[in-house]
Amino acid sequence: MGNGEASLLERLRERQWRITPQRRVVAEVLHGDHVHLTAEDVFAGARGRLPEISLATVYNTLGELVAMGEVREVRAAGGPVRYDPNAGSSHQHLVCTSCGALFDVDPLGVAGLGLSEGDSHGFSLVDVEVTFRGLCRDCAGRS
Amino acid sequence: MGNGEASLLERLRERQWRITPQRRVVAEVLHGDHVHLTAEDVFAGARGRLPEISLATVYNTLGELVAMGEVREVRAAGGPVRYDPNAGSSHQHLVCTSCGALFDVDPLGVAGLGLSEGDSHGFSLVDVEVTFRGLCRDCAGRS
DNA sequence: GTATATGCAAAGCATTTGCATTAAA
DNA sequence: TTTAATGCAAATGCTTTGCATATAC
Repeated sequence: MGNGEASLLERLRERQWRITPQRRVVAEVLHGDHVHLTAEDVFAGARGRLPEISLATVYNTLGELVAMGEVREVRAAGGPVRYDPNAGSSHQHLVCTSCGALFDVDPLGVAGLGLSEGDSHGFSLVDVEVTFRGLCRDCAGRS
Repeated sequence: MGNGEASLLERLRERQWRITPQRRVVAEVLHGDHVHLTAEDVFAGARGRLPEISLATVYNTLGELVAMGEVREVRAAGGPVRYDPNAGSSHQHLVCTSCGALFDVDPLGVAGLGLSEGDSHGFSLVDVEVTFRGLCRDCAGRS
């Protein structure tokens, strides 16, 4: 995993972000690879370290982390949003359309948009979706 | 567009789906390419043709169409789910992270996962996300 | 000292559901 | 005739917000 790179918390300090106990524990809970936690998960983890933290603060903090690009939202299936702290690395996901199970898959097997044996995690694939994100002409102009 | 292919409504008849006036108008509203309507949009369009249709029925119908694979859900940004009736063709989307504007982009420009000039619609791209969908081992077993 | 984050509780919105009624096949 | 879809309205679940209080810098 990302040893040798700055942790999320370190990156937040570099950004001169005001570090409160609440923000620190949220960043700590989000640490690691292959992390796809719901807000409720983060709340539970954060509470273990700081019992007085509120769910609203967790939501606020997650929203800010997403806005500053340190954390990514993953919206799969019908469930709640998952938060993925790997802002720099792979963003290829493997989602079960039935139970919502979610895996990272690292190297994009571009051969026919298939997946390598090792990355398929036993899934029977149904389709692939590619989403390009950015700012449209109007929004880029407005910034 | 899909001239020469069966319309959504025709495909539903082939599936021997019980065709009610409500289901028919929902299918009619969803007809076409580059269609990404919210449930509320579909409701508005359906009401124009059948004023007594209810929002609950629109949601139920959309959910069934998704479950049978005739319509795809597109969950971009924070807004409501969009429904895309092009179950067979391109599933590459271009989403504005600021205003939620959504375009189809047809051929996947795999060169460095960039987009061709013609497909970029003036966006300044930030990233690309690839999602593989299917059934995990457990769910595939259970079916 | 001051600007900003927090907690609480209430509001918001999209979506789902229970159940009696209605209608397709 | 029978099985399944509809409409209504209430409930649900996730997420956001207003505002007074507390706190990092």
